[in-house]
Amino acid sequence: MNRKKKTTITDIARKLNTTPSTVSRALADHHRISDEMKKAVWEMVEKMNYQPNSIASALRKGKSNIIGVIVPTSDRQFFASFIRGIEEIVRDEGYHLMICQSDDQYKKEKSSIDTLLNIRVDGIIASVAKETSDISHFQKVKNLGVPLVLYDRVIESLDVNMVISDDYLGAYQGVVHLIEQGCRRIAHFAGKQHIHIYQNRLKGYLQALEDHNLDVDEELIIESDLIQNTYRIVQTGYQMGKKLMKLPQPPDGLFSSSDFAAIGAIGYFKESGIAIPDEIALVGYSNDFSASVIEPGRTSLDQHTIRMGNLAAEQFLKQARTKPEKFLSQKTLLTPELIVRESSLKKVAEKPSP
Amino acid sequence: MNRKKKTTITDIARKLNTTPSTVSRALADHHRISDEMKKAVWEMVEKMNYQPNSIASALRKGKSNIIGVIVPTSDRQFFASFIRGIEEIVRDEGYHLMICQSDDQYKKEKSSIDTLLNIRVDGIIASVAKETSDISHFQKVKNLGVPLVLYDRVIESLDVNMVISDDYLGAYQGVVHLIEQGCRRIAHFAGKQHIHIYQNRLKGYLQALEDHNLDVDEELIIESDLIQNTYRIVQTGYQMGKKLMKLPQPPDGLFSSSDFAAIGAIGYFKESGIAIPDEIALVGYSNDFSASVIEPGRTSLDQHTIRMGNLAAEQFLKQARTKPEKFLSQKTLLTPELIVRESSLKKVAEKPSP
DNA sequence: CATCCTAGCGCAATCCTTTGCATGATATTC
DNA sequence: GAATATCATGCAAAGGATTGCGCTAGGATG
Repeated sequence: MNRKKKTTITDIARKLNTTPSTVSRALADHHRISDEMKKAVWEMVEKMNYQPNSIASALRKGKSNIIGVIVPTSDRQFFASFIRGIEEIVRDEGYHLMICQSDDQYKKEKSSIDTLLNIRVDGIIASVAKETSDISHFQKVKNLGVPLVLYDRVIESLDVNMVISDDYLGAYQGVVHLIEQGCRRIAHFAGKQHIHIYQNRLKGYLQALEDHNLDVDEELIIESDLIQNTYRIVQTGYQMGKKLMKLPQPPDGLFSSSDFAAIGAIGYFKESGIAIPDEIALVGYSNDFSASVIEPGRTSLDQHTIRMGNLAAEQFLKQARTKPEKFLSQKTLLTPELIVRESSLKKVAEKPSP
Repeated sequence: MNRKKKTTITDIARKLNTTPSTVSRALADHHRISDEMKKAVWEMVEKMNYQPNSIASALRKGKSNIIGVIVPTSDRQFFASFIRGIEEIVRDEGYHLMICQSDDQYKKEKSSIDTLLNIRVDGIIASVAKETSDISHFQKVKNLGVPLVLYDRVIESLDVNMVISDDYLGAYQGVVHLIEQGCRRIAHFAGKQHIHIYQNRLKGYLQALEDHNLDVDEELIIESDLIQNTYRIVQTGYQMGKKLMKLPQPPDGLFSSSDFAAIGAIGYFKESGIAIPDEIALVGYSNDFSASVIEPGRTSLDQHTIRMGNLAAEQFLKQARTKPEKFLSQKTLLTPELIVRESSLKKVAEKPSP
């Protein structure tokens, strides 16, 4: 309809018989501008319904007030709350978020970074796609001096800010819990080992066994792709659960690196009349919403994703305020919290030993 | 570290002994530029690692290639796949998404719109916050001539593009299905009635009953806030389920406007030994992921959210390509699909096949 | 041979804000 | 009362890409 020309500070200046510079300074609350002038400007701003053109501002200042966030996929609760965590922190600082999905594809990740760089974002917060092995695009961000924070799936070799969940410790806690519940043959659904988080979870699992003098049985460790369509992971979990229970010596405990694989396994156990947790106790990972509503309630590791977002945002802010030459990268480890539910709570464990 | 100055087209022009205009046109593949020149420019672009400054471009062209998307909250699968649906379409057109969360608060919604307008987005795709009653901010977008597409929770009175799910029909289908399964006293978990989608679902419910000569019992219709923290909705569902079954004449069917409320109710039914679907058959809404993994599998209405995103994006593109004076708003209704699972499939109701 | 056309490119203005420096007017100091 | 400080504002140049218009050289046309 009436695609009006938007009012600019020049328009305002004209009306007030002054110059754009003064208006600009008045709006920025510059100390060298008189209170009357400021008042007059603000009145005119209201009257003419002025909306600052942040594009022009960004061009001049060389800063867009936008933070680029790259998520592998926003389908997971994890990323949704992580983003929320970032927003909580940066909103008051006047930053806004531009969210890109890499869909775990290297190509999309690279092109997202290019786009973000093109619009001159003030920083990038990213989790690395599962496909990615060439990291030159991240290197480029760093070389350009654009603040970069990696989270969750990171590249250890890159000297940048990182905020990650302590997957090793999480896994360790989960497995120790199973051991304390009386499990002696604990299986593990592992993720692809070129991804750090899954590597660390496996390590935590192994360490927990070792610390309790339990043997490691390779048969009980099943590796699969835990980063893909949720429904497929559930199916895979079902199959893996089946495979485990068909073993000559089936396990009595299961630590799954994915909540969704755990769901699949639970599905199989229930279907086959295998009692949870009595015949097999189970711990998942991520504390997905479903953990509390699927029976039996699923013990899982909460990663405090909102807090993770908070921290990532804070690291960004810190770096943005630091001169590049003074900057030191920082790695924050968040401890996951074991949320115990019925899937791992053996009633027998309450009995005093005879 | 080495925060290099980025190369500009002026730099390239200098190297090639030409002018920025020529470089600009060469990059845009302008027909008045010779092929040799284009080639030379592209080579130099590679060599000097030129990255276009989209800020400057946006300022000059008055177009940012960014679409603003406002979601009430990204915690729900709904919005995640909706966003994916938009991206699928606009990615190839060179558009990018800026996602803002209103958290269902009027204030945040209004401020998000202001921000988006400030960065001169090329269009806005939004779902209205549950709190919103004053719609002047949307009116403003429209008056400014910025393409606006409303989805899911829309404002019917506004003459803008809309893409919505046919909630009336969805509810109707769900309830008819319950009737066909033999239910005669069907309860309904309704959402707050000032929100269109819940109003329409209630209407669909009522119409289905009427069309099958079933009486409406006010006691069986419970209204509650279905837009809030997921865990709370589940709890509310539990309580409402309990309330229903304590009735002198409890229902034999339940149509819930929310999948999560349905989960809560299922929780209560299972706990109390009420058989699903035999004593009470149940249909939810949204076909959330959990529908397929919580037992019993939950019959629900799939809203085809990715497709909804596709359509919203297409409507935006169409409007963006149309002159404002030629533009006619369009309302697209998507038919939800009933996904039948065990929660409503009474064994007795063996279907007579043709 | 004069005129017209066209391909290929340059000039300079434009988009709107921001900001270093200059200016003029008071106010303060010695 | 002259010199300096302070205040409030103006001037003009960025910032990088785009674009209408103008210019030139060469070929085509009559």
